[in-house]
Amino acid sequence: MVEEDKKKRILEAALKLFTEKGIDNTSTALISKEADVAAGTIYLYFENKVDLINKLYLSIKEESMVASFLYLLEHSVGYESLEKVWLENVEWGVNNPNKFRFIMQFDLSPYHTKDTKAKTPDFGKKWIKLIEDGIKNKILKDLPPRYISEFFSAHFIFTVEYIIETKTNERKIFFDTFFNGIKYTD
Amino acid sequence: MVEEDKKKRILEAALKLFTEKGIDNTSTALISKEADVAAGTIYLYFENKVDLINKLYLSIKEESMVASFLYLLEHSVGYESLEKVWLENVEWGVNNPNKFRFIMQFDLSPYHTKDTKAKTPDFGKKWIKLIEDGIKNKILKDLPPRYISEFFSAHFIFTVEYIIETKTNERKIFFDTFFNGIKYTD
Amino acid sequence: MVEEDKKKRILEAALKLFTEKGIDNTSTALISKEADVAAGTIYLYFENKVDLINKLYLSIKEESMVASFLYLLEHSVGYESLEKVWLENVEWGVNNPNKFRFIMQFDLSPYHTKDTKAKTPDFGKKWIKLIEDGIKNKILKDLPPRYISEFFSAHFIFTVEYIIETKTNERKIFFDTFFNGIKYTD
Amino acid sequence: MVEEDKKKRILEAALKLFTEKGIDNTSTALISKEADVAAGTIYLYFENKVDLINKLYLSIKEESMVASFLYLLEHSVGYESLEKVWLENVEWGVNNPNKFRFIMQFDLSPYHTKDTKAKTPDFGKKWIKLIEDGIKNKILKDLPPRYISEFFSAHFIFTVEYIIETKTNERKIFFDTFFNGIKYTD
DNA sequence: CATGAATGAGGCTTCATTCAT
DNA sequence: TATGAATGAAGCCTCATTCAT
Repeated sequence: MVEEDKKKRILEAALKLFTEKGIDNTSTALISKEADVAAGTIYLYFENKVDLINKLYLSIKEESMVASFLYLLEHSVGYESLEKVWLENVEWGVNNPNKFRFIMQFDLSPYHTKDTKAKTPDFGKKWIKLIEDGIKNKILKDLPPRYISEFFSAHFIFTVEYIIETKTNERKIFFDTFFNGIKYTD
Repeated sequence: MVEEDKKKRILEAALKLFTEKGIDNTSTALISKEADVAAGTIYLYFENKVDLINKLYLSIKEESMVASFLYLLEHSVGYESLEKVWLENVEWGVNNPNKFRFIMQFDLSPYHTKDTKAKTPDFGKKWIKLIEDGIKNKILKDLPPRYISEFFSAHFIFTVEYIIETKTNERKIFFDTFFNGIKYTD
Repeated sequence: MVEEDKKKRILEAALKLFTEKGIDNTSTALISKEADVAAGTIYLYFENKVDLINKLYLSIKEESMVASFLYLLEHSVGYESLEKVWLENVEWGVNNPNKFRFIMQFDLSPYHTKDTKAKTPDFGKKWIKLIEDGIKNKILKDLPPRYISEFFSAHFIFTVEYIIETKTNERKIFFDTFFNGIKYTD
Repeated sequence: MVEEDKKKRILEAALKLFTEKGIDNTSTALISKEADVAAGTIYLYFENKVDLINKLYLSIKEESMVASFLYLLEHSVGYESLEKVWLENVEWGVNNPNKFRFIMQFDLSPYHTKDTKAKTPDFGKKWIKLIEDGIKNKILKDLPPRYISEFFSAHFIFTVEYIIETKTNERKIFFDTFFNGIKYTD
């Protein structure tokens, strides 16, 4: 209880500082201060700074993906199912701006190596398969499935950032700007 | 071995390393080695590392923006004009992947300060105005202009990255996935 | 190897090297070697090199001034009181040649800023007042008080240096060469 | 003519900057700028920075000493002759504050090595001899001749500094504070 | 003689990591 | 487990000096 508490505090401190100042501008000393823990304590729970960064990333990544995607994987791609997943993810991002932004920062950083990617739950292939089915079933336009998949991510990310900054309550109209671009038309 | 040659080599070395390893993981010593120049030579052309980063950014930013945007500012928003600008920018990004990626990295980094922003040509307000006109003229859907502006950027960035990685020759169909999402419909 | 031990060793090493080689010709690396401490350890106890220099100065300055001057400030200027203060200060200087010489070096250096001066106990005005009284009371010759004050310092400093180098045991006759120059005469 | 001009300008620039900023805070680059000369030009006239410092010192030292002391060496020590030498030296110092202060700075610095001392015109022994004669002839008090010699210097230096700062026109009364301290008395 | 771009050793400082307590 | 003083490699930068022109 006490022990796990410290690990948690370290991760929270790191998350806060990483989003505020950037990963490379955050020293382990600062993290330990923010977590109210001794400098050496970090190394009881993490092998080194990179390990801390990675573990933080993986834990957040998992939290952000699992719930909503599991749903999708059990259904087929359609307006309703896609929208549901998109909405849930957006809601999570808007409610967890630090986590969301850290993920973004990490994904674009040199810390995002093959090693990290390998450890991330990979719904990729299943996801691509669903999109392919959507195309066959004339739900989605005949575009490269990978393009649709990445467009989904890009649009989702930018929308979350937009909502965080503008504090707007709109949601569905934003989803439509995405879906109208990829939906099947004669 | 001619004068400006060294400055150019330093900028090129920095660009290469920044995109490969990240700005903060690239030491000035490494840059000087890659540029085949002495450590101190960097400081003949730049005040310090941050100045080098900024000058690199500003030179690339200018190169990337001016040409195509100037065109847009002299026209109104429509399928053709938007597509033209989008295509030109995408082409530039695809042909200059390191420059493109460095700009992305920089824009999200702590190096992107008010100071740097002030020095970048800012078409923001004009751009928003054009979008507003597009909405009034029933070219574009009635969405927040800022949303459309940022969607344009996000879609553009992701598409460039997608094309670089997949080496596809497709272009217009990707633009359409964006335009279909924001075009006016009854 | 005990805590404050290292700080003390750093200060002692710095004092030794500063007087031997000059402040600017003494690198922090050399100080750490002389103190048998790692390079980074200096920064555990001091913010930077200037802070180390200042703290060294202030600690020595305090040690050198307070005791004897406090006595003077509680008495009036006369042969006996002046001599007592002069003798005590000379004795301190002769017994602490490195400290003495460091103070001299510092006082003439660019490190002696308003900031440092502000932190030094300043008996200046009181001291001038005492001299003015001495003149009124026909103890001292009618010379500018500031001249007397600075003559006192200059003579004192040179005498200490002289005694250190010649190892003479004389004291009072040296004080007299000063006092005879400024004492009241009809 | 042109060439010697540059050497002179370098020495003048160095003198100015050394007194303003201290020897160690003055880079050769700055000297060359102040002298309006290329960086490399300094090395046509001086072997290195230390050589420049030494040559500057020796030239000023000579200028300051020779004239007046030659007079003294041809006379015997007495109130008039001492006063004359003292006054002339003081006048030189007051009129050449930069030169005067540079000499002071140098004398206390690590640049003042045995080597430099050896190259300075040395009137020391003659000077001591004169003082010894003065003592024998009951002009001066029976103090160590070296003490008198150094007291003369110390008092002279401090007086020049005092006059420069206070801009006073007084002179003789200051000399008397020195002479009264060392003159013969029953 | 004169130039000034170029060099690279060396100075100050930070910070991830270790280890005795 | 937990601490935090200590370490020292490595980063950024300055500057005395050189050398091709």
